[in-house]
Amino acid sequence: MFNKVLEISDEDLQFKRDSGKTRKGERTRARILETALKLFREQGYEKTTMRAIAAEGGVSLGSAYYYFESKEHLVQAFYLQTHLEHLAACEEILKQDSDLAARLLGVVRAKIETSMPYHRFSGILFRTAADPRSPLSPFSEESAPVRERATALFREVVEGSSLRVSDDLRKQLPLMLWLYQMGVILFWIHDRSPGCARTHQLIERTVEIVCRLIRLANFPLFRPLIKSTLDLLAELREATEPLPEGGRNV
Amino acid sequence: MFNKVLEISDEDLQFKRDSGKTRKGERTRARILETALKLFREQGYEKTTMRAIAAEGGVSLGSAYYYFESKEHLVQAFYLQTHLEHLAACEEILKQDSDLAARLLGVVRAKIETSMPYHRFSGILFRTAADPRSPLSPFSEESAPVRERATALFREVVEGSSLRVSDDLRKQLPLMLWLYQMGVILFWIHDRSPGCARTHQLIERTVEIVCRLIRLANFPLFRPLIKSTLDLLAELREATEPLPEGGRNV
DNA sequence: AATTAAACATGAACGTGTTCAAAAACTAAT
DNA sequence: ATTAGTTTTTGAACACGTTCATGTTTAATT
Repeated sequence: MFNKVLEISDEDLQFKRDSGKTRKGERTRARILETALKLFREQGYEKTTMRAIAAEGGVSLGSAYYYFESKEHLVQAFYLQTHLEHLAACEEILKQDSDLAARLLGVVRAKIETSMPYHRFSGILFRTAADPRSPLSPFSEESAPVRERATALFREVVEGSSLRVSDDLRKQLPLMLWLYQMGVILFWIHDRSPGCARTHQLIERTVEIVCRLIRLANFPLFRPLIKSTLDLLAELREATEPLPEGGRNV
Repeated sequence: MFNKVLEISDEDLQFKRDSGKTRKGERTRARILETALKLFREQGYEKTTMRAIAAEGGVSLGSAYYYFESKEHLVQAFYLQTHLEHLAACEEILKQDSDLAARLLGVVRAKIETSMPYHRFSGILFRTAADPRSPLSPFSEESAPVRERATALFREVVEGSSLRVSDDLRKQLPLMLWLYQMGVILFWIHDRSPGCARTHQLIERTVEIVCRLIRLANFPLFRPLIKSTLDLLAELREATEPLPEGGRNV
């Protein structure tokens, strides 16, 4: 059930490298990451230097680079952490199953709220994410596991709801909702209103619109439009995720 | 008519600083920019150093920084250039007025085609664009003039067509189409298929979907949905573009 | 022509992310 | 205990974007 979504294995976290080799190394790595996140929170991304991270963490500059390929890879670790927090926050919401709108609202709200302490910092994250060559891009191959978990969360949002739609739409819906959430995040990053009130307003209203749209999809009038949209999305996926054909249809 | 859209004043280009003071300075600035774009095309953004630009342009490193605040500001100039090329390419297409789909298809296609020589390079552009603090962000105040021109182009797309929709939708449509184009660009940046064939395929199919959606907007069934969507968009605009006159609730 | 202030130009120097050869510490097998 | 091999650690060195104090030219004013 939900726990399946919540689970994050060690491999995903990339805390272990090969097998049971490292022990002290893990602790060192953790300390570096911890220090980095603390400094990022305190002084932002640009102001925090790799030298400062190393010094504060009690290691040499070289060691920091031994455990983290680059400064950006440190950011990726941060991203994963907030994702975990998001999942935790969603658990409560998704347990009490209600209609789709409430579930979606809760999940997207939770995403913003858990990211809130890092509002200033998230801009830089999004920046690197937009670069196709960066392994941090949400569309890159490296972040495929995270991407899959994110859509898995929205699959849970859809499946656990009392929504009645065609199977083909149901299958593509999680990805679409994830993309919708990305749009909200983009807005949030630019939101300078106090407490990001505007973003919360946006979420409330767009969630309603999205859900109304989904409900309308059942009308025969829309069917051809929905069909061609879903077909397109399916094709795009196949090209983006070149899995050895056969297995599961994603 | 169309020429109004095509026009780009010198102030927009920021080639002139104050009044008729500079003369030699303009030439120097132009030479630096020219050299930079050449090197960007030839070796990409990262590989091109400010030192190389200065050397190739026959000026000192300091001079390059005298005319351009940073390396990224050099990119902004590039962005403007492709925008001009895009406008030029659209002129032919928009002159022969046909239906909305053809016009939209032509404009978005032209955008991709004029940007094609800089495919590799455009990633970096998008990266900086995603950063809300960067003046290069399409949502920033600094790029308001460019943003307005871009939406103006899509206004021309809509107005010149034989489209029949309600006035409120007609008013918001240009911005929506511009956002749609941004989505296409995002896809294109990540597109690694030969000749970006996948992007062209995407454009063909999504343009059709978009136009079908617009046509459906006239059905009474959708009217409430359309209404709330348009209201939301209008409110968002008011907050983003703080005009002197107050009025609506935020 | 002399003066002056602004525009323009310079390159050394700074701080940064990153690399790398080599040293140190650790592990396992002899 | 010694050896050999691997993992971890180090800090100097590199290349880059950027800054800055200083020098030079230009154009208007006296």
